[in-house]
Amino acid sequence: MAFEDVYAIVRKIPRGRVMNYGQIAGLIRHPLSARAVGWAMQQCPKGIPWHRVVNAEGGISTEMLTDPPRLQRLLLEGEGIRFDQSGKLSMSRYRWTPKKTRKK
DNA sequence: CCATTGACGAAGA
DNA sequence: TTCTTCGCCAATG
Repeated sequence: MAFEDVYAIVRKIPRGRVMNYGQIAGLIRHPLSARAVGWAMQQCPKGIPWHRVVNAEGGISTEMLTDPPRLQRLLLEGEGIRFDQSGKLSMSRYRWTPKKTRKK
């Protein structure tokens, strides 16, 4: 699996919307490698809206891992996304699905 | 080459 | 509903 495919998808996520790791994995034909997608994001190059990728429960996985802690959440809130008391967002409401430009 | 770990997730207890 | 276990992919020790 090529990380490039992961980045290509993440780049298409519109502002104010999010996607989870497993969903991305499925789009690139690797439905069982959500963890690998996570690794790809860790290597994520500049210019990619990495903050729009959250886990399946709508929670932030990089909570204490980013430079300023909770950076991802701040960025998302900056795009109009709201979090509940448990620090999660509503996936049913913000999850986005790209148009499948099936190329191959 | 084998064991562990990790920005994950579904299933079982 | 909360916690634990297992599977899967890539990277590291």
